[in-house]
Amino acid sequence: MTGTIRDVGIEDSDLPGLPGLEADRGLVSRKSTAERVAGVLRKRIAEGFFLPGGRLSEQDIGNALGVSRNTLREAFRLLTHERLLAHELNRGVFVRIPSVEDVVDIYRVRKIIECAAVRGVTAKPASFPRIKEKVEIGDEAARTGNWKDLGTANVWFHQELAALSGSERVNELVGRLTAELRLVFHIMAEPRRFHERYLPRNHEILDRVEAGDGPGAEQLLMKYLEDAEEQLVEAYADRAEAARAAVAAD
Amino acid sequence: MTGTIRDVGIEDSDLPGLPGLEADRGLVSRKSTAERVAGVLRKRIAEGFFLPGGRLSEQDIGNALGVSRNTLREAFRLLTHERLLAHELNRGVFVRIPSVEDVVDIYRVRKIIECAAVRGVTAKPASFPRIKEKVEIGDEAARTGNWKDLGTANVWFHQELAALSGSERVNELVGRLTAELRLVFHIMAEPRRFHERYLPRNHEILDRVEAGDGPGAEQLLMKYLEDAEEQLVEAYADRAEAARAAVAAD
DNA sequence: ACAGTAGGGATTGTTGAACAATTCCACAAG
DNA sequence: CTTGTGGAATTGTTCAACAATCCCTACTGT
Repeated sequence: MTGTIRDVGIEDSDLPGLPGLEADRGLVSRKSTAERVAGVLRKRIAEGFFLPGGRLSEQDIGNALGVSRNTLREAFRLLTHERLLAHELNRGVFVRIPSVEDVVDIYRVRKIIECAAVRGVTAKPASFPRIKEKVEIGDEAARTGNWKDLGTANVWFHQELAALSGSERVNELVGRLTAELRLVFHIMAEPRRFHERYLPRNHEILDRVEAGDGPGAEQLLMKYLEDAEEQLVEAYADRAEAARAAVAAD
Repeated sequence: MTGTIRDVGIEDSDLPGLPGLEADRGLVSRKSTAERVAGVLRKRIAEGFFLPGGRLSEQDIGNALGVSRNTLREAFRLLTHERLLAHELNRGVFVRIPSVEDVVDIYRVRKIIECAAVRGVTAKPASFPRIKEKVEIGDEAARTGNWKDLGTANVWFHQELAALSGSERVNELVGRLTAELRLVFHIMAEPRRFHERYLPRNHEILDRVEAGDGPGAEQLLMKYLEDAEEQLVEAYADRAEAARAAVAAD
């Protein structure tokens, strides 16, 4: 049921004497086959095994995973609802190709959500190890030239920023937005140059946050997102059409 | 699909001679049975035909609607994903009973989303007929004592405020949040007193918005939401438990 | 009286097959 | 080059069957 990649902490139960026990709830509540299948497909899509525009055949995938068509279709519904797949009646499901308008809208929401999250940081200096960790992972990835990890670290960094809002629904939302963005990056050729130049800004934002300067961090983050969006839209504009054309000519 | 970002009146398609025809694409795309079933159930849940905590039997509803269990299960997945239903493995699906934490989280997100939307109103006076319409519908409903309509008008008012952000995803999100809130109101006994007292504030917010004073409107709206949340949480705290107990004793 | 437990019926989970509806593609006809 | 026109492939949907699980009842033993 959790579309989000990371869970955000342990909440105490209202029953005393069982501290942190419900953290194991995930182990107890088994998942239905459809949800597990959806999990597998979600991961495959995220890592680019299924490329945007590609069709997911019920027969093939059903056979490959050893589940029936009905069960598989339930999984498809889940992912369609998350905007990872596009369902066309009587034609099947396809890995979604986000339009440029989608990219613009995604960033519109990110600006609202992430900026609100960092703005809420109180005026007292504090340490945020989870965020710091993500920044450092990004640094390390850049130093070793591991561009794939750099991209994911950057995604995690922003998810942690959004998590400052302390809202389960916000976490889920940004999880979906970033999953959708991954589709965009799979269509673009070179994620390397894109993420690389934003590394110093991650540090700046982290500094502001740890200094307790919420509004200052917000200002930096807004500029960050505006720049990233502009750059991304420009590079993506014709790529999306090209991807669609490539599918049509397939 | 091929449109540009600007919403200029008439944009040229790549094929000349078909101006604005792709606007009818929505009419062409039929919906699958599962989606139509989900629509029916969604409406029934919203209007309280299926009460929170109630179980939705595959057999009964499948027979009543004349669809197979498989198709019905697809519809259930959709609604579960929207947090309207809760799916318990091997036990079936139930109309969700939002917890108090859910209410708090819903308002947390509403504050972020709606406030950001009105804050973005430019400093130039303008008229917003769609919002004004919803306010007036609320007035009329209160005058004629139609409390049910008053509640829905109030919901629409806030949806229109959120729509100021111009984001498809924000609209969808707010739609889901308000659908979830409807569950809350179904558990509470008296929606009348709750909505009634907020009518004057709707006018104040509308005035600020039409005056082009985004930040002013934001301030009012924030206070509005904080008050509503506090009042709702207080009244709801034990109601939710009572509802759960009632289901258990059923 | 009461905790534990062993059935048994009902409901969900999942599968496989079947058929209708629709799309897709190649090919022929104009 | 466009316009039918087949047939193959795929999806949409239903149905029947069985396994797994839950829920309730009645029985047991203390």
